Amino acid sequence: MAETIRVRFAPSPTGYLHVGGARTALFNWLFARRQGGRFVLRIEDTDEARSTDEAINQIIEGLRWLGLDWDEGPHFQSKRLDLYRAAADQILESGHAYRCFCTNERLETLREEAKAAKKLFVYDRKCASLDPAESGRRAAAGEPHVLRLRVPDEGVAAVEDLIRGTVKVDRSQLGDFVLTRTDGMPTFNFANVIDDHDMGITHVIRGEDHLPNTPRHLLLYRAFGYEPPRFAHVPMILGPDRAKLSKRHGAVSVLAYRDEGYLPEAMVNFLALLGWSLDDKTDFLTREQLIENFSIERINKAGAIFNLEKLQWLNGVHFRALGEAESTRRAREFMAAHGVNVEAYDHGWLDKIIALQIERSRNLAQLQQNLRYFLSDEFQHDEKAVAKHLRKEGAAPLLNEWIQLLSAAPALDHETLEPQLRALSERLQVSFSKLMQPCRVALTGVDASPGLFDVLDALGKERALKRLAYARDHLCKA
RNA sequence: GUCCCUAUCGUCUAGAGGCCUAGGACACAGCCCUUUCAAGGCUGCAACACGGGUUCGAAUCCCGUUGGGGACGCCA
Repeated sequence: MAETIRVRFAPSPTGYLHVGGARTALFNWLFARRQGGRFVLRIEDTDEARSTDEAINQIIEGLRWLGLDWDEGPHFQSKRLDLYRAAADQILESGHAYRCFCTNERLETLREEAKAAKKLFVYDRKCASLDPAESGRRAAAGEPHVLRLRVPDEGVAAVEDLIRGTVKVDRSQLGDFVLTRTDGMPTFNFANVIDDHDMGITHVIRGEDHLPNTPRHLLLYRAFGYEPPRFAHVPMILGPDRAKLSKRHGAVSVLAYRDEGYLPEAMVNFLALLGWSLDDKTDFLTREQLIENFSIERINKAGAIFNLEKLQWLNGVHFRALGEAESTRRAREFMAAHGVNVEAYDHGWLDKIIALQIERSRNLAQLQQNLRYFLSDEFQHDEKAVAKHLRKEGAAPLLNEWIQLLSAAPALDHETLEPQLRALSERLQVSFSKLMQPCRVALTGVDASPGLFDVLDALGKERALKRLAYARDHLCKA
């Protein structure tokens, strides 16, 4: 019988869920779903000083928003300290680890020396040769110490990475790294390995920044006699300057994209394409298609720059794919959460104007912005548009023609108005476009909008006439 | 600095020795559609980092150089 695939996402709650972490989570999740495996969520909160509840909530909210549901957890490392303590005792007893009483000051000096000598810093093993009995006495007397792994200084450590192949590192440069800190808390390297084993993780899919740690982890697995999982180190997500994506590149929190009104479907699709591809022509993929087709073999090796423009495009594609009913529902939901009293408007009417603007908007925040002149009569007129179409000779008389025509019109729909406007265009010897633009600016304040007949229809006769009169009296050339 | 990873259009990528006069997508430009803007359609622009090998043949394999990234914490 084939083993059950078990993967995990193990963020440390020191900040929000950023897009790099989200992509790592996504790859794990896709792999689990594709393989019929289990996806475990583990919060690595052993750094008490930097971990916050706020961050935990943000991470969970981010995962929920993306629809990356986990099968187990969240497990908290801070609640599993007994396990690490037992493991620490065990590895100390076996002789694979030893207590180190070196002070931070001494280590700092060593580090500086290494830097001056232009060499990689590795701990000099001062405490490695300490007599176990003496070590035990000093510890019992309460002398602060850490636990270090005895790393063989001969030979090479080889990692078989599913994405990168064999990665070899000289053991001599690994150093006797720290397992537990002075305060007894496990380090990342230690807790991570203990937990992955304890939770039966079969595949560790994580960021490339962890690759240099992996030989250390392997050593730990060996010291405990544990079977190591398989590793896959996914490439980094980079900012436009090719450096690891960070705050200074702008929005890196996944929830920031939610708040801008990007669809989780689009975000998932976009993130999947950062370092993975299906073939030579497919860009649009639904969640289901992603699950159906995901494989570690098709993950790239090189880092990928986060390309906002492609996300915006994909967002549009996903919006259209949602269909009118669903996309308007999402838009209503978004606006309700962003200060619009949705209940104050007729639902049918609201859906109609949303439908008018949705394909002209890159995201829901922009959609809301584009809806402003429908939702309220208080809106700014764009100075440029006014200058170009209203504040010029003949604009006021033209608006008067509009006012007359609309006042007399039995309805403001396309069928009714178009023939009349064609006739007007003919009579005034003004091109259709030149006829429309001043009216558009008067009604919307801008020179780009949905079709004018749709705008008129949505606004209704009374509001339209008011706006035309206002424009004629206040915005046209005196 | 040391070690590790990496290298195809501006960007995301296809490409696992001949299918490559290198394909798709975003972006950009032009045209079409058109009441404006989007959307859509068509066209165009644009890349195998460099140098050596291996081979009848290399974007694909090997070596080196250069560029980029990462790690070097009692952070994760």
